[in-house]
Amino acid sequence: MPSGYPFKEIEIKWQEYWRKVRLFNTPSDSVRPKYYCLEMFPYPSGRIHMGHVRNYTIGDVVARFKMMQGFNVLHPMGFDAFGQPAENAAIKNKTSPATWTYKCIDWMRQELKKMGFSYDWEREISTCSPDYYRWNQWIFLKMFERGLAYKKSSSVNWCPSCLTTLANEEVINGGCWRCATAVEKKDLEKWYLKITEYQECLLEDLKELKHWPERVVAMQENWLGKSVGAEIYFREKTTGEVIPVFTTRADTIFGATYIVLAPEHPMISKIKQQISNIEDVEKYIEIVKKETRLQREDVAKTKTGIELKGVKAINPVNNEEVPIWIADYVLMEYGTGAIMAVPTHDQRDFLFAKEHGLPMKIVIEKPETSPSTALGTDTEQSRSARNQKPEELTEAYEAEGIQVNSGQFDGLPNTVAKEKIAVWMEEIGIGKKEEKWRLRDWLISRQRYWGTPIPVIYCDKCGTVAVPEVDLPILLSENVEITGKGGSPLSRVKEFVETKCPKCKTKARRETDTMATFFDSSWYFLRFCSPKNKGEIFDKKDISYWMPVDQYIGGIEHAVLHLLYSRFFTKFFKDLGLVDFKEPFRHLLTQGMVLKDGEVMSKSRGNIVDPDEIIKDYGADTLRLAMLFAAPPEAEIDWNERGIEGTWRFLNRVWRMVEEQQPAPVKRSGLGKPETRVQKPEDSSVLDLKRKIHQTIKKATEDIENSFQFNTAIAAIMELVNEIYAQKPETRVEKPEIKEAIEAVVRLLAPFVPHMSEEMWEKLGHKESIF
RNA sequence: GGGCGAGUGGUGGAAUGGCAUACACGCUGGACUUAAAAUCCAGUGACCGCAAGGUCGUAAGGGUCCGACUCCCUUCUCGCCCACCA
Repeated sequence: MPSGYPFKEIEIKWQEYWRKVRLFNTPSDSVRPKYYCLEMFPYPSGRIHMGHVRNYTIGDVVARFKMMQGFNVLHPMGFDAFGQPAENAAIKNKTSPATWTYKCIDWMRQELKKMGFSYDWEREISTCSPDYYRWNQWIFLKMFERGLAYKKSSSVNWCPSCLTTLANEEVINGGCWRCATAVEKKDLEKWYLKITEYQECLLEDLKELKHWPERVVAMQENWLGKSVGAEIYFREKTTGEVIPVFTTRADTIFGATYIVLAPEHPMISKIKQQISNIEDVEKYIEIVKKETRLQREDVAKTKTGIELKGVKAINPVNNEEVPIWIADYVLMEYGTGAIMAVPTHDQRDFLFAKEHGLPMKIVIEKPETSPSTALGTDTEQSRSARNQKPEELTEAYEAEGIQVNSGQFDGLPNTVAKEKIAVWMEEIGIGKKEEKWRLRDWLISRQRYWGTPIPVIYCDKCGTVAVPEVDLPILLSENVEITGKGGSPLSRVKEFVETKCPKCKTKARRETDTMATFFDSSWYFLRFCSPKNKGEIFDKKDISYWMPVDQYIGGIEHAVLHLLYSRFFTKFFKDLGLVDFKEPFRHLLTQGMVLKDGEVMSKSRGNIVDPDEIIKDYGADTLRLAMLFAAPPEAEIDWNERGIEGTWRFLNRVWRMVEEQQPAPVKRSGLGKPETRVQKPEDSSVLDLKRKIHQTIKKATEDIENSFQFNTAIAAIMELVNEIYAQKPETRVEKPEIKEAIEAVVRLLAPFVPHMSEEMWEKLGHKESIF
């Protein structure tokens, strides 16, 4: 351990002081302007890691900085405490998820306190507490009342390792977000939240999020996936069954030479009798079913498929008969699960048609681009030069052009025809303008124990019945055997399952699935505003004072999941009249990851840097400052111990500089006589120093406030310290400008290294907290 | 395939049209010390030069401008997100 300033005593002293004077306990009724600074709350794993240190240090600097500027700052902390790791730990350690979780919360709270973060611990919440999750159940009931929570049977994502269903957002590259196991498909009847009801405003309101990172907005846009086009009704020739297809290229409809259905398409069983090669078709469907999601969605592989022989589809715009195929590259989940194929103007269709020898027809021609014909003359030669035969094509022509072979639309630019054809089809009833979204409703049922019970009862007579509000909370049973096998653990708890129907009072069963934990975190930022409210989910007064969150800080991994769900909940609350704003988070900062040797820190890699060790050897202040000095907050940091040493050296340099100063009598700012200083003849180095003080204050303030450039703010403070040291040693104590400079350094450093700054502030003769 | 971002010394990184490389790390030399640690001082983009000084230099190429790391065009490389999305 290096020798230097006594950080240990100092950190304990000031943490104790802050607690005693309740410096960070924030009243809601202040007349000062408010500032709500929030960092994404952690899952209580027990120990904090470097990612937490970074996230929470950034937040703490912002919170303390705003505090020093005079804002009434809400800076709360809590625990996202439900979730599967607790169940796994319970099995492993032969304890209960609750016991394990609460122990972890205690450890974690201790660790966070050791970092000196300015949290209002009186507002702490844990999502696994009945005081919290009863409001999950309440929200669910409100959604159920409005048809926004509903049960349906559908093909769902299933993680065979976690033994539970997953939301689409929780499937990352075809694997489970927790364990990366390849996700399977299962047909199950489960609970959904109708997030699609809000898709339009979830997209529209992204425009208002001017202070969100562009890439997060882009990721949400991608995820919502709005796509404008047309639905076109093909018909099967003999049965007359209508097969709607979705396309964004209605302009190419005259070039549709076959259609392709997803192998799961319900039409297949409807026209089964007419399919002459049904055995082969069924064999093919079986093969596709066995493919994992990842295999099926591999873009690089050759597209497989099989023609449905004996049936034909009629293209409604020209009544041409075209073959019907099924292929694994057409997905049932998107659009109508059926496409029209235009090989000449879609590269995928082109490759598929080449592979299987399917016909092609050109319906869009390259526009004339040579300067002479741009004026209006289009020669025979240039036309024929452009006029390729389909069989000569080496790839699909996907760019803009002029309609050909398209009946009354010939000669129109395709961009115009796209709209006209859609309108025309709608008029004569063979299609309509349509938009499709990628977003699916949110599957929230989890076949796990450690989560919020879904407040629903199944009665043989009355069907699915919502638990009445007065019966909330539906408590999680405590005596549950967690085995990790055999479906929802609650289903094996007789006293939980068996109940009475709230309507007819006869024997009924409770729903035994629990809610996805992302439900819990979709509104916790609202609960922080009135964390102790027993009678209501939150106090409207508190909400209207504190919300929206002024600054939200967290990892990019939540760009879609948590941030999208939170926006959805906020919009739902607005519709309920509980809040009067559309978006919950005004500014968003997504901090970069903390790596070690270019890799994510993990147990299996054995490259974990333990913040505790650094706190023990150098103190929390050094760790905090080193983390922020290493890089701007959005960038990745490859953690290097050397950064710690340099920061430690710097802080000791500052410490010695303060120790040199004799404690001066307390002078209140504003009561001094600045003019006496000005009148004194001054040497140029003093003038330079005064200039430097104010340049530094300006630079550091702007860097923190405008762009979160903590690294350059710190660099500016370092420069000022260097400047002070450049003064002659014998004059350092006498000159009032030196004291002024040192006080500026201490105050500027305070948000970064709060313990040490408080101590130095005291040494400089101040009786009150620097904050 | 679509979208977002990045590319600057040995290293982390500064500079958003005006002295390229702030600040820090590392390294080299020096002071202090019996010695080490700590601390302090000096130097540190490359090349030429004893020096003064000069030449080159921000992924590559081109352009705009009195002036470009910064703006525009072309290309390359890397990272992230979405993706047989019809």
